[in-house]
Amino acid sequence: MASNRKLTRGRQKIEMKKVENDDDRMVTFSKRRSGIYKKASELVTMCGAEVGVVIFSPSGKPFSFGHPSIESIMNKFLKQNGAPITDNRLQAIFDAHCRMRMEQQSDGYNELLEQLDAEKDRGMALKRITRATREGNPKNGELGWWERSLDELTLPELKEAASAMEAFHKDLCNYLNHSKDLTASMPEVPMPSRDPTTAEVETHHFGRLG
Amino acid sequence: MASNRKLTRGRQKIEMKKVENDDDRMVTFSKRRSGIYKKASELVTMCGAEVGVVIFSPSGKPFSFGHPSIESIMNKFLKQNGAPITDNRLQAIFDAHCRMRMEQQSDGYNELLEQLDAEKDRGMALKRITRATREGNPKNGELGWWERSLDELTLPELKEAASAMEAFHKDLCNYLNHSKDLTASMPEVPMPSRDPTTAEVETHHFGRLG
DNA sequence: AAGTCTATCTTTAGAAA
DNA sequence: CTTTCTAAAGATAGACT
Repeated sequence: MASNRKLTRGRQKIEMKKVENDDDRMVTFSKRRSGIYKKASELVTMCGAEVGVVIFSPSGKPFSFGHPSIESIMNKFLKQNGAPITDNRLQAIFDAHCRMRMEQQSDGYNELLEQLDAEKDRGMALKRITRATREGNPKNGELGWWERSLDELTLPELKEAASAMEAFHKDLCNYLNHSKDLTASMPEVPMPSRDPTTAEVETHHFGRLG
Repeated sequence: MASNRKLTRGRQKIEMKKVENDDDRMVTFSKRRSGIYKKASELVTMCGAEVGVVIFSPSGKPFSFGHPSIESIMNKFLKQNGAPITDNRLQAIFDAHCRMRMEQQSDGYNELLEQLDAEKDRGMALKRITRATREGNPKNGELGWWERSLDELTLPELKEAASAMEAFHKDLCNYLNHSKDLTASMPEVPMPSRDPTTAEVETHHFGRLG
């Protein structure tokens, strides 16, 4: 063959410094972010570790990967590192319950992908891994995490908890209903927690890849 | 040299599955954990991203990497994802609500009132508290203490709180009912609550929100 | 922003310390 | 649990879609 010209230059060695070109930097960010997710999921699979990764792009957009979920990882970590002394066990459980709930809101699609065996595709692998050991609603007769936590409370404590919660909820509803008039006249308050411009936030611990 | 035997077998291809051998798994964990840290720091350097990584080893030991710091990353992330109850304002209110309820039940209620009646400030406050809570809503146009506290929360926050509480209560009841069999064999325990309507714990239908 | 392709650079399995 | 060594597996820069 006269034409021995190589098709590509192959992977080039690069300096470890900031990529100055904007486009290149974005491409590098995307590729390496996926790379890290893959490494993280492999650590989960091979070692049975729990891993959470949070990344803010240069533009401030948040990305995350987590197994079993980024929330549970963060909870566990925050609890171990200088917990604000939550002597109230129920409160801790309820708090975690709220986070779990939040995490499951964006979770509706999960029912569709149950078992994916082909390991060829990176996306598929990630989906399977992140989904496999999800905590949350027990589907096979196993106890959910919060049930295991509740096991540590006595029956009277639990009944009291349920009762207290019911009462508080009632008061809460009362309050909401009675302040309807006031709030109705106010301009609709946007959810303080969600910025519309960044509403579409990639969350890889739910398994979506693209 | 007759012996061209290679010094090592080099990197071997491996299946992506749990490493069963305990020693190998620990080694793999160590190596790959540092690998992920390196990738993370490179993403920081090359792209100016902020990255946080939290890893729990198979034995439960926590590891983390973060730039600028794991704490700042977590704070930023939790803030953006609208912590529903993460902020402890509601927790404090609910906590106080529970304590108050307990005091009423144990008949220390009246004692407490008398006791605090002597104290100028908090005496009156507590009277209003208990009255407002017991009666559901204030009759003299005055806001109950908990309502004033709730005023500091936004409407969406409150609705989310109420919703979360309802869900948790439902789970709680489910759990209690489901574990009836187990608890049946235990000596009967008296209900801490004197309210007959809450003695039988069953999935209770909450009132709808306005 | 994300996928494809290839040549080449980087990571790491296995063994050992 | 961490690290070292070697050679092969795996990730990815650059160009293009």
